[in-house]
Amino acid sequence: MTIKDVAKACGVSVSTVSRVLNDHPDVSPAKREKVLAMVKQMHYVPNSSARDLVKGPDDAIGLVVRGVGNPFFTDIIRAVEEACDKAGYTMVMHQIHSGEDELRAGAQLAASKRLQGLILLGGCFDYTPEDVAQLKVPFVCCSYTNSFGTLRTDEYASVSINDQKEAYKAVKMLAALGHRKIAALVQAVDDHSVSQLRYKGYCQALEDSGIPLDRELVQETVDYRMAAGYRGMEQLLDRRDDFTAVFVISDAMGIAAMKALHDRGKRVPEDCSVMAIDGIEVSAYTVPTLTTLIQPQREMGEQAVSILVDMIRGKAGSRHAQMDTDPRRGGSVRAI
Amino acid sequence: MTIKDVAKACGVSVSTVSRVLNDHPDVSPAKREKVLAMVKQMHYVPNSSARDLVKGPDDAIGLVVRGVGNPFFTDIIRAVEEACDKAGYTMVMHQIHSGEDELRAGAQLAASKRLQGLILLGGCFDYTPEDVAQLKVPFVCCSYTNSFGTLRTDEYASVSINDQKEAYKAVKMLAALGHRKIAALVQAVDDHSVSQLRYKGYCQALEDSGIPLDRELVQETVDYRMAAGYRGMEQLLDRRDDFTAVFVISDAMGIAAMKALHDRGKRVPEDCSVMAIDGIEVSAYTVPTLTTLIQPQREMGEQAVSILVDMIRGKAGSRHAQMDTDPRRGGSVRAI
DNA sequence: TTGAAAGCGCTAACAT
DNA sequence: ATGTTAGCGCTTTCAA
Repeated sequence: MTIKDVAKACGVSVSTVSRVLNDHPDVSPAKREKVLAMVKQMHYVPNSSARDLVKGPDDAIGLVVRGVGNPFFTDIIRAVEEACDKAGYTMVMHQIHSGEDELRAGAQLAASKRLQGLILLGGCFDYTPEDVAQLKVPFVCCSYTNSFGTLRTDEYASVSINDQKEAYKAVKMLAALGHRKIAALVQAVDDHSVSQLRYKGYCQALEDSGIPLDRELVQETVDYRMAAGYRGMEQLLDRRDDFTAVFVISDAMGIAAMKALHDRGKRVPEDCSVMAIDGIEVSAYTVPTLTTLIQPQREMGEQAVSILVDMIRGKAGSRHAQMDTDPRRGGSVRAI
Repeated sequence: MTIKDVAKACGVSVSTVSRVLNDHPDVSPAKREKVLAMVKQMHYVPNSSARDLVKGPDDAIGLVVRGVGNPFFTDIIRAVEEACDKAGYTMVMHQIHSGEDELRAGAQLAASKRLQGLILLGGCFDYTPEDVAQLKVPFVCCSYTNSFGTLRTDEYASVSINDQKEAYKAVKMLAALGHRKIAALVQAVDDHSVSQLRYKGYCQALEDSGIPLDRELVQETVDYRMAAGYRGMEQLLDRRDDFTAVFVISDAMGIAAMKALHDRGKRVPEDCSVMAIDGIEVSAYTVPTLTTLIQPQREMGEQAVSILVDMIRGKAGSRHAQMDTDPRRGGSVRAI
């Protein structure tokens, strides 16, 4: 069914129907009523392809997410959607998988749907100018920065925490509580991603605390899932059990680490403290509550939209919003 | 940039470019090469609106989800996407909010994007034939059935567990372990949704076990989130503390309930057993592990796609796949 | 093998 | 206030 059918059924022209549908003035109340009634009765819904085609560049922002299931993204996605709505934009979400190149995916999406801008969630940290050249629209990296790439800061925008600094804070906190044997559960020490940055913060905190780095206390995991965190903790315990605290690079893995410790007969925090970063909802409901540095997830989503919209409207150039974490004093860490 | 620009740059006609782009035969290798090269060089991406417009009904399936953040949906969404891919369809995901009418949203989506079919995740249980009439495409209810509506079974398709029966099993299990004072944490006893069904199973299990229903042991929550589960458990404990077990209608609320019990000085399972239904990833990592009935989430997603594709291709009519749960013997339940 | 041209359903500029 | 009509970018006949 098309707009023509509706027009015919109402005995008016297509433009009249179109006007009614688009809330244009200059339609007599009588016809407006009639059209509206007929639209409802016929269950007519405009073809969005045709509409988009003619409207040209419209008010859509793309959100490219690596893994919608990631609990850390949940609130960010919600916030982005709400902020887009409020700013008068439509959010188009596109999910990609671990292996996919988010820039290519974003470029495709942006070009194919004539998006005004892009928000990237869970992307890489090592873009080059050539990589971003394919993107013809403004974009914002959400929850990460280009720490390992060669982009000038004015060549992209971002919203994130300072991963290295926050990890440093977390580990320093453990050291301040008297811990000297502090293990680390990371995804990889050289993945050019959040894990590497947080690992660097860990190393530096140790150094500044006069604690020599003990590579055997650093455990890498196969991926970022809970199962991997659990397995990683087991491997760590197989190797050593003289550490009094473990710094975990994410809440999800932190929860799994607590479980592994428990299953191995170690009490948290009596035998081993667990300190994480992220602050997802469920880690507030574990026993004990996970001690962590909470990223302001909602605010990050809002900021990302705000920055992007400013860029789209030409109101401002790219910005980098650096957020602070909010420490959650859970029960998984104790003084020694 | 349009197909015209590419054609001009290559010195060929738009139809030639179109042919190359769509893998049509009848293009000389030389021109094909040239076009392909130019497309890459210019970063040309076809406008999907225009393409969809002319291609008409294409191979897209819509997934309408109430709350992508719901951890119970994570694996289902992943499975649906993968199954769609494998079957040669594109999945278009659309998120709706608590208040929204998923049928209207689905109808809009289907009509506007000319979808071939629809999968509804987290919908209502009380559709009428008029409600579904607006849907002009086949659809599958995933993780729920039309238990409170007036649809004939052949008027819709579904993939779900038997909520009432499974709840019955869960509560019976508690009774078999010697529990007589079994509380229930539900969302609402009359919400025409999963909560009501599971509550019914709870009631019936009590009855069959010769345990009188004690309305004061039934606690409703404001929503399905963890915070609500925590608060609900607190309210229950404020009122009574003579129950030895609690049946919780979802894993998420079960986790929160365990936390609330712990914070009130009750040990799980020594002082109170906690039994849930759903089986989300994180509840395997709580301490103690949540005892629950696991829904086969991945399989449910796959089944939904399989049923829908059969309907789309006219291979089969609507079906109802009833799945079984897989009990997880966690540590949150003990014999009395 | 190639190009010209007719739409797909819609909006908006232009007439009336 | 209403209708006519020219595209939006693409695919696909239909001719050549």
